[in-house]
Amino acid sequence: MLNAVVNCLTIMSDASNEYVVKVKAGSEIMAQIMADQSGKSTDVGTATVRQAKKKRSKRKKGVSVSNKGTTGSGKRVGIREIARQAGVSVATVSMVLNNNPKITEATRQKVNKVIERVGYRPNRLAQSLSGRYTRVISILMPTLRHAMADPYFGELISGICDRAARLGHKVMLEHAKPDFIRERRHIELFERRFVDGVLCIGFNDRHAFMKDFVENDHPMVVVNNMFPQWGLDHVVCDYRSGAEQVMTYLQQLGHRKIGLVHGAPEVYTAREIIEVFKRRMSIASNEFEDSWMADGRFTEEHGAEATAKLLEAHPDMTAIFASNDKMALGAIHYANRHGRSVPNDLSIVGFDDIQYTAFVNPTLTTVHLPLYELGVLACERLVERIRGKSERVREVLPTHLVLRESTSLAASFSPGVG
Amino acid sequence: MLNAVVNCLTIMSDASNEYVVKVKAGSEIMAQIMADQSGKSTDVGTATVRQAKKKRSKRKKGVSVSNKGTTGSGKRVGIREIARQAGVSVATVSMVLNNNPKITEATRQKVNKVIERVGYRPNRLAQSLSGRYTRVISILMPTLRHAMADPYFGELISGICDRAARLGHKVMLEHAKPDFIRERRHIELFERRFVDGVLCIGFNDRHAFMKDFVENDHPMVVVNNMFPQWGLDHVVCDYRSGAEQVMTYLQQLGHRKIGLVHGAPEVYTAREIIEVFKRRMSIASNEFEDSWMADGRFTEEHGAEATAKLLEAHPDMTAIFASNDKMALGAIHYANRHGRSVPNDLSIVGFDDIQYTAFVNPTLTTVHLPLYELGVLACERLVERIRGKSERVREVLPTHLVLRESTSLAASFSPGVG
DNA sequence: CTGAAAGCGCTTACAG
DNA sequence: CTGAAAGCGCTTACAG
Repeated sequence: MLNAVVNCLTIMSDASNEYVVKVKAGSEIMAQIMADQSGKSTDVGTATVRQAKKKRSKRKKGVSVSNKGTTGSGKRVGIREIARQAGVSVATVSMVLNNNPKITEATRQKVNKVIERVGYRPNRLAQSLSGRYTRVISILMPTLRHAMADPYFGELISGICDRAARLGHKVMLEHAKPDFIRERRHIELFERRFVDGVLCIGFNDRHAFMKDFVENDHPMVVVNNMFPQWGLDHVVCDYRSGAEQVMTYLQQLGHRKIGLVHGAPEVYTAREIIEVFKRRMSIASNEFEDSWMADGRFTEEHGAEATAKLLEAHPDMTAIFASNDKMALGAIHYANRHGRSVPNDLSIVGFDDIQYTAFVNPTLTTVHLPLYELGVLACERLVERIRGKSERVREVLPTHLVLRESTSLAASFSPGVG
Repeated sequence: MLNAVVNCLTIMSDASNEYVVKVKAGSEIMAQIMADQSGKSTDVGTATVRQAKKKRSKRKKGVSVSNKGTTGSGKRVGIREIARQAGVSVATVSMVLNNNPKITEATRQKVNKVIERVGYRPNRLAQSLSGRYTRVISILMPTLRHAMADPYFGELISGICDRAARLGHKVMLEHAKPDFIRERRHIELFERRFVDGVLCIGFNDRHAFMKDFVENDHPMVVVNNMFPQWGLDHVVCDYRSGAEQVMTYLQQLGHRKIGLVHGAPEVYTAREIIEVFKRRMSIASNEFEDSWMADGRFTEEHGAEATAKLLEAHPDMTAIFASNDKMALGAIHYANRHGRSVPNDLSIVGFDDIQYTAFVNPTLTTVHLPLYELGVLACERLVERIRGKSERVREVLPTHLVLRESTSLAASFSPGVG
């Protein structure tokens, strides 16, 4: 047994490796889930389900009911029963419910008293079917690997959910897989009256389906990205300013040989960072070339790879600007494993200010994006659009640099020289 | 300007501090959001909204329409129009839609052809109002600070969303703030027909409102926790086995002086870990006492505090078992800042296997929880419940230890001694 | 196997 | 200011 442990340790000595001890073999449950995931879904016929539906007997109007929201037989109380008990018409009850100013205060109170006593709750399916709004919005995001587990999305979604609740809206979550789009389910969301509006997160220039929303005149707001080519509404963080701050800061620390690990360039904001970086580097030195940049595709893994590429091409590099925190972590991970101490040998700056970057080692210097606030704003603007506001939405929220431990003076830097 | 930079660096020298450079003052937008957040919501009266609703003229049945899902005037095609074009009754169309086996193959095809050509999509509000199901489930979670940004929740939610989509269900997100519960909105979800079922994540023994679901006979499944006292359905990871594996592994590495940073004890699974820890420690030594345990309340911050407490009480401690990854990160963070190198001076084990723990420094030895799979399973079981299955749900998914860099042989340990 | 009609529980012109 | 009635777009007994 001790041998086994020692073996583990041996294997661990290649620090970048990971050795998994499976103590318990996958149970049947797990096996089933795995099988389900690759196979096709169990076809539970709707017809079968329908048969389970309880018989509905024709109901006479105005049967008397008990007073706790349901009849003795479990039937829920409707607006008609409220009207009867309050001695008014259903129209009046409906108007009370909707705060229609035509209703007298006296009538309102009388009706509300009954509603309270009975514990009546309007059926929102009926409300929406008759009315104009579903009061539901949907968050649409790509199927990245377990995308929800990414704090970047999480912060945005938190902001959206909180504000939606405040505005009386429910939030649905939707993953835009390829077949989802092919079957035009994104439009179906509106056509079948699931939602009043959609918020798009995490898409890029290749996701042309987003045009469909404006073409069909459905409210949609892009969150933290922009698509000027398609004229889409958006709210976004100020990536340019953030990038400028990073470059200024690194250069003030004396760094001249700076590499960029950027996100996928089909994303507008990733291109903004690239542009700022190129311009600043070109100003600082006229020998700038593209080998100072590498695509880290927004993930830790590719961030580490991109770092490897940069360090190989430029062993004298003293700083890396990673355009999100995950790539920055990948960069630190790689540097640590290849004899570069951060920040002593290599300064690293991230972007996003994901919460846990304050707890990694070293803690990460990064650009704070107000993602929660952006989610709030997106939700706010979307609901305005739903309610008929017609101006195009284009809002930019400010960003700021957060200094932590992953950056320091360039090794070759002495204040006197500058 | 250089002075400013140097100042920053000075401030940074207290490594646990964080110095924020606000380059751009908050814009009006930000200010507004902040104000909104603390203030109460803008009351956009429903009545006002209603007035914007376009006039609905009484429609004669059977008006002829163009064939792209809408009439020339933009009105959507309904089941009646499909029936007319296919030369059948609306009942037949409805049955085709619901795969009712009573329908002839010939009729089915005839109707489907029209549906296809016209691009008809059934209005799901009408479907649900007439039918038994909304085909929506809700994920209910507490309002932890930006809870959605936590990968732990994210993994679960990913699994839930993916499986829900496969089962033809939509997923709604709900934050259970105190007033949400007080107003019984969790029950309202069912009463107003928002959802068919609810999945609860992140609650503890103090959240007695969860009883309301079973009392009102509404489908609800607890995800990754359990409440035997209330007889709630649950799916959960095997915390006991995970804890046993950690203890076995640490003891094999020669650790005897082990501390536990546990989660809030009002959580059942947190108590499971505590129990295993106590038992194993009592077996190993008869001088075990509670000062080897500290509450880290599931966060990095409190994990670091708990670590401080443990190290103060037991400077000779050689290993820490943190019962989630965030607290483990907090522990490493603290140790690094107080002259303890991980794993050389102090081994640290986490719990959860959040994705990024493979990229922190050092990478984290932890217990893998199949959270995504658990989400899938929870969704599956909930839908079965919705469809009438009556057996109580109690499922446990296996866990396993993942060895990485944050653990090593106890300093005092020599293989010959054991 | 199919059709005519009632019903789901609301909202909204329209007429008092 | 209020009531009677039509309508939202489906599903489902019920009768052929």
